Amino acid sequence: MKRKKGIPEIVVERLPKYYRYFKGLIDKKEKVSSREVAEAMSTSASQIRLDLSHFGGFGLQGYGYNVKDLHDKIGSILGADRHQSYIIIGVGNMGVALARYPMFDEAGFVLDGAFDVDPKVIGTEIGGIKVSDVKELSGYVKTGKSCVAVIATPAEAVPEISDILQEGGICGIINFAPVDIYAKNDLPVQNIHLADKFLTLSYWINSCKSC
Amino acid sequence: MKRKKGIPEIVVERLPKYYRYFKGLIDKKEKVSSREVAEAMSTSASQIRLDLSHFGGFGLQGYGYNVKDLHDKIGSILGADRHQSYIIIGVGNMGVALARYPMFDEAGFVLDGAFDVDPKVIGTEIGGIKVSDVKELSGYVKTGKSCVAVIATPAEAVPEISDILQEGGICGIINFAPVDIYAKNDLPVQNIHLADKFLTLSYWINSCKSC
DNA sequence: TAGATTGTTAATCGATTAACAATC
DNA sequence: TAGATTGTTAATCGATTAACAATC
Repeated sequence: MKRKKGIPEIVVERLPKYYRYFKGLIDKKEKVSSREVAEAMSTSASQIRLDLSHFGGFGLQGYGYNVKDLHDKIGSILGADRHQSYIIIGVGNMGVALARYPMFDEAGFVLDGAFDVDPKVIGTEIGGIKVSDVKELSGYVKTGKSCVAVIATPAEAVPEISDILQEGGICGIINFAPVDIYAKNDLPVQNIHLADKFLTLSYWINSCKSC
Repeated sequence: MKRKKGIPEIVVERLPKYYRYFKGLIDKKEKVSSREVAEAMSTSASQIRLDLSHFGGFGLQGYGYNVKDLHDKIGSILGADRHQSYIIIGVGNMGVALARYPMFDEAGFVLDGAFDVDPKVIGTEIGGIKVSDVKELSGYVKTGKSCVAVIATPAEAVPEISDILQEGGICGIINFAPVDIYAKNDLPVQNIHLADKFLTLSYWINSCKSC
């Protein structure tokens, strides 16, 4: 998932964290220095300044950064200030939770469709959206109404779903199934493997007495 | 979250991915070479070999790696082969989905408690576990019955919950609330911010025509 | 044995940190 | 003006890749 000017992927991945931090600061402070930001996020002031400088000069020498201004600018860079329509494929426990997760609204994501294979689920409503048969997925995607697809199906379903989405011309995929999707044509994909996080934690915990 | 010998954190974070890959391969192949693994995961054979060599010589020159053997060894390193008791704090949409997420079972995590503030939720059952009042959390944690706590509360509740957990002597925290927890005393913490992943994707999507 | 493939060391690449001139 | 703090370049650090001797 590399592209766009010379901005390192790792810097882009830190932007949402900055965005969250500045959002929480808007009502509390007018300005912040890179040193203050660094302290709050356990990192270095150099990193804050270098990261932000990739997108232009947001600060002012001798003053720091204006909180509201920076929040808005990062939001705009991330595209949090515009609406993006998305669909959910797989309306199980995780799919339902994701459909109702309020944070996605705040990021500008609006649910427009939901798909499942289970006849018992098809036709029910989730987040104000009626669940469709996954057979209709291909047709829907080709209409271009939604730009992001969230996959919350079992692992087995992923290859087929992934093909349908890519052929249909989706603009981005967030995959919660425990299989990695390596997309063609530089299509942006976020593979989120929750069980992996548990296992990593399990490794670090090995030395804990009470476990 | 740095500790344990000289193994880089970034290497540990890749282990669960290897573990997943080898698990899927057990029934299909007896051996693999680092080159094959690298191809399947879009990385380099050097990285596979160097990563694995941190934990000892798992391979055999001229042969490669035995799939079953490697799977078991990585599982053991990660602690996936033993049971770890965990609790969930915050039984909302996300908490419920996590309690039912089958992948956690596979990683050896067993739910032993659930806590919430909402009187309507307290007393109900989730994953075979009765939801307790969060007031009882402190007392429960101090019994040492569970080693991991999963936080799925709103952001506001996090500082207090986090303090209770750390004082009570929990061994690890997985935090799904949209605030970072920086724990004291090297306590392992996984901060998982789903909305951040959406925002990062949103950035990469900016150039997509149909959005 | 000859071919294959590991484990490991050295070379390269990229990311983080330190330093400081520019300037508000 | 003097003090503060940015933006940026240079120095350091760490991670990835390449190369190859060891050996199955």
